[in-house]
Amino acid sequence: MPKRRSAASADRARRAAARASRVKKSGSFAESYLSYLLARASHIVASGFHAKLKTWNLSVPEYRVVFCLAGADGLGVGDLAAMAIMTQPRMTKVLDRMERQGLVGRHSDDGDRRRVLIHLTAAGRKRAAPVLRAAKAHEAHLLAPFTAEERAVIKHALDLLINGRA
Amino acid sequence: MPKRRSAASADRARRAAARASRVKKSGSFAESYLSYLLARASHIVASGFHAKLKTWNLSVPEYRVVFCLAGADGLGVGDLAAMAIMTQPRMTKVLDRMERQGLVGRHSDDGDRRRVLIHLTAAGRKRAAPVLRAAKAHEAHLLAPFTAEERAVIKHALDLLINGRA
DNA sequence: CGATGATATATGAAAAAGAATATTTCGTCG
DNA sequence: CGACGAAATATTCTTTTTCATATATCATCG
Repeated sequence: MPKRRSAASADRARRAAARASRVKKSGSFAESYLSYLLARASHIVASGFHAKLKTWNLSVPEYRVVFCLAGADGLGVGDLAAMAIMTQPRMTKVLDRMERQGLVGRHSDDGDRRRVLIHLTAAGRKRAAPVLRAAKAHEAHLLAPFTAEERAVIKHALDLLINGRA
Repeated sequence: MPKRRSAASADRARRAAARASRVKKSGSFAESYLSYLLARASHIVASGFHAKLKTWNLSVPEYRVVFCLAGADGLGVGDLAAMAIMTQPRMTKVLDRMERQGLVGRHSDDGDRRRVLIHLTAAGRKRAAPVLRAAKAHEAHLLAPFTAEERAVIKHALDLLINGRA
């Protein structure tokens, strides 16, 4: 086996390739499944940004809350849970933690006193601002490699999956 | 307000619509983000099947393991974790539970004794068989409403997102 | 009005996941 | 050969999540 200057990094690459190959072997099987491809795509697209969230001391569920409230402040707990794709009890507890941090506030809905409306506090909006900017930048970064046509294909595909062909 | 026979179910529908509307209000915001759309699509596509998993007494991570091993038996723990989109320590614990249930076995890799190769036991394969058939059926069910062209669009979009435009 | 069933949120105990790190084996280089 | 850094898996401690259910309010109907 020839020794090269960068034997170590070459080896690292070889090992990564070996893992990719082992994973790939089943690729033809798993990758034919829509659920799997979507999970993989979702993970790839989100993981980069999720990694950056710790910079702002936000957990992923906390980010989701902030993200949802940024577009629709004053949602109820259940609505927020549905929008953030989590269960209601989990959302209640995420909100407990965020309330302790002073990021969100709870309001009783006057029209229906069972409902609890959630809003970002001033501190919450302040913490959210840079994160939301980063999210926008991440979005741009993700789409950068694609042509307008490709972007349209992607959006159309997701629209089909989410809203059906209606 | 007119009273009808199905006032109750009409009301239920009205409430669901109200929630959808509250959620929708922010739609124009959140739904412009690729990460969000992918997460939503992934959830929609997977949740139906995930709900059925309890029929077979399998958790979602257990299903993922079974699914991956079905296509590539004898993967290492790390490879399996990467393929199943979870961290290695989590995979180790999922495998602990599955080993206790007799679904999988651990083998030392003779070539590299750090690695632990995972394979389905006979019992595991038996438990897996109907689940994998159901997964296949679910896949067909998901794709049924779409034309061949639409399916191609979806696959192409996901391929772009996962493998880039290489 | 008052009972009854439904809906919205919260709670509590048990299970699972996360983060950091330990342990074992490898590969390389002196 | 032997030390040293890297890689694969396991473990430990803490936090989060899940599952089932409790509580409070609402809507309907007798």
